[in-house]
Parts: sequence; structure tokens; C-alpha cells
Amino acid sequence: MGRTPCCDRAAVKRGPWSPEEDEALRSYVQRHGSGGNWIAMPKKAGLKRCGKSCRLRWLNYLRPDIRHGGFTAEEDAVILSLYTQLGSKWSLIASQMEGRTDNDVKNHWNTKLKKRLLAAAGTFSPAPHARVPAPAPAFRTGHVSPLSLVPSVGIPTVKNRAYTYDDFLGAGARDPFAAADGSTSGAFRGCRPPMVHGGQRAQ
DNA sequence: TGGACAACCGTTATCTCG
DNA sequence: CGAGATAACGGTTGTCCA
Repeated sequence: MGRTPCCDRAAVKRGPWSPEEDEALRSYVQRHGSGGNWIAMPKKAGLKRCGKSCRLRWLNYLRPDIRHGGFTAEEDAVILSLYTQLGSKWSLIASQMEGRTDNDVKNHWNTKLKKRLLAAAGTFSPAPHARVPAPAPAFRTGHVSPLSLVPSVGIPTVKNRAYTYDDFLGAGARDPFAAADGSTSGAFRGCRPPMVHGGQRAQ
């Protein structure tokens, strides 16, 4: 609705990624990181893709620490528990689960867990008010660190602990991939790492 | 204050499998 | 061919800097 597109649709390739494109993106990010600028990166990497598309592809698919599918019952429990506490804060939920992306968690919820929950609610509790746990009011203001809420939830955790900002600074210093991907930044919405310059954030 | 950017999340498109 | 799973897109929001 009257919004300028993030990139020139005519000039960029869209749709599914080819293995060649994956390889180009992977090798570029592994060698250089995103260069601090996803918008400029595809050009440097020789990709005819929107920077946003590259970023998403890397974060959701190409990162070496990503796991796909095969959600365990424990992970299901974590998602369910966090969803009842946080609502659809997929990035927050994903940040509590090793190797999972917000997109993965969201897809898993929408395709499996939601239905399962509805079915279970229908079986065990016909009362309308008891069907789906009402999500907690969304907080997007960033005035409160969302992670600070998680330890009080009393959930089974997949990770040993919740990461802290310092953990990621440290990980970034050790691991070029962690430095490049920004994968867990969602956990720090409202208390993000400072930008270095021109809107770029230190990872 | 507005532009640029990353991050986020809902929705849609595409693929896969029965 | 339809349903389910997954990948990608579109639009919004929040933060930073000039």
C-alpha cells in the first residue's frame, strides 16, 4: 500500500534459491561476514538477490548451526510454554532453543502445535474459554528485557541457560559465523548491541 | 526529525508425500 | 490431487545516526 519496495523487483531474482546461489552466499558470508551491510552484500557476493532475501536465507537456512524439522517433545513443550507466556514472539522463543529459527518455530507452531493444542483442548475441555491459552500481552516497546521474564516461566529448557548479550559478544569474537549472522538478536530487541555506524550494529 | 537499516512476524507460495 | 511442511515474501516496527 504505497510503500516503496525494499529493492528493485525487476533487477533481483526471487523465489527458491538454487544450490549455486546458496554456495555463493555461504562462501561469501564465511569469508567476509555480511560486511555489516546486508543491502550491499548481494552485489559484492555476485548475487542477483535482495539483501533482505540474502539475510533471511542465511539466517533461516544456511547457517551452520541450524537444525531443520524433527522437533522433539521437549522442544514442543518449550514452545507451548513460552507461547502461553509470551504470545507469538517467535524470535524470543527461538532464542531459547538451540539451532532453531523464528521461522522454524513459527512454522512448527502453525502447522502442528496449534492444531494439536486445539484438538487436545477440544477433547479435554469443551469450555470455550479454555481452548487456547491466551497469549500474554505483546511487549514490543523494549522497555523491559523480554529475556528477563523467561527464567520465571518455569519451563523445561533445551539450552542449558539463556544467553546474555555478553555471551554473544564473546561468541562473536570467537566465531566468525556468530559474528556474521546476528541470529539471536531477536532476544535483545530493546537492548540491542550498539550500531557501529550508519545503522550497522556490532555483532 | 527523517532516512537507512536490521529485526520481526503474518501471510503466501512452493514443494513433497500420501 | 489434496493436505501438510517448508521456504520465501511483504509489510511493520524499533534503533541509530546525520
